[in-house]
Amino acid sequence: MENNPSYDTILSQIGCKNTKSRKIIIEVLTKTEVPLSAEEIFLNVKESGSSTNLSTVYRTLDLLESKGMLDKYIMSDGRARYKLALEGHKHHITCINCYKSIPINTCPIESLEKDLVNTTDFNITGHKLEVYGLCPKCRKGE
Amino acid sequence: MENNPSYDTILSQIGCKNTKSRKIIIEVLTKTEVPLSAEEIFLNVKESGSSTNLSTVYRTLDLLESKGMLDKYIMSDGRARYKLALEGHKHHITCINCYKSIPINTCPIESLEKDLVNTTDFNITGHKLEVYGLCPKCRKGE
DNA sequence: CTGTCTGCAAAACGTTTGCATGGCG
DNA sequence: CGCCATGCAAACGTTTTGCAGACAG
Repeated sequence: MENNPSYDTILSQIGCKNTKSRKIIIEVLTKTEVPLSAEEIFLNVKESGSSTNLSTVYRTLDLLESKGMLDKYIMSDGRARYKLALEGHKHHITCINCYKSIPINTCPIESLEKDLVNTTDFNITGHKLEVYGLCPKCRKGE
Repeated sequence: MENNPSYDTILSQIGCKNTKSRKIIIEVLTKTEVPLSAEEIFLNVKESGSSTNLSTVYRTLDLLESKGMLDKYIMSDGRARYKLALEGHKHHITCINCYKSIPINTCPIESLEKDLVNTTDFNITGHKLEVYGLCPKCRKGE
């Protein structure tokens, strides 16, 4: 793994120590379009020649999520998958077969929320939108 | 529990045996507006004076879900909650404190899906939209 | 009577935690 | 040097499974 200075910057910005594990985990996350499970991240780190521990992966993911750097998605199988939270990419369309996910730029809920405040009297704190489907590659494979 | 004939009908319609456990579980589900976890369903059944087994609850829920009678929501804590799938109620706004959830009648995604087919080349199979907030009661309580 | 369903107990699963050690700043 | 982060192993809570017996049709 290259010693990408931006990872250091990110980590110090959020007030955390710059450890080897954290840098590799962030690197793995930057290199994928697919939201990865904790175990997949763990395996990717191993394949890249480094070593880490699954607990460390979980702890790092919790850390990054708490800092808002990471989006955590709980998939229909109950497992969590993680993807770096890049600016403005709030929603995704995700392949139900290979988990490849690409961002949706428009958010159709914002306008809906205003209606909901009036009709339901809920104090809306957030929303989750996920669209599922088969990506071109997986559609051909079956 | 009353011997509501509609439960029998439902069960025979989907080609399953009409057992006591299944009827009570369905009854519990019909009597709640809040999506329940498996354990909560199990406890509700017990409170209603009947006995059942947590495995049976899970198996019944799987059955009902596979027949499309039940919607399964995986909450942010990773636990699943279940709610009867009544006609047309596809999306909900859910209280993050008490889990009370009420249906949203409009589905803003349908129009979005057409765009997505063109822009992403995914074969869209479904979507999930959940809006979270604090219900009036829980908002006052804090 | 036959095949499905249930209860029980144990396993499996992803995830979390306690504790002693290691290493960043 | 002090404290934060790590590795390990064991615990955790939810869900699943195998099996023998019970029950609906």
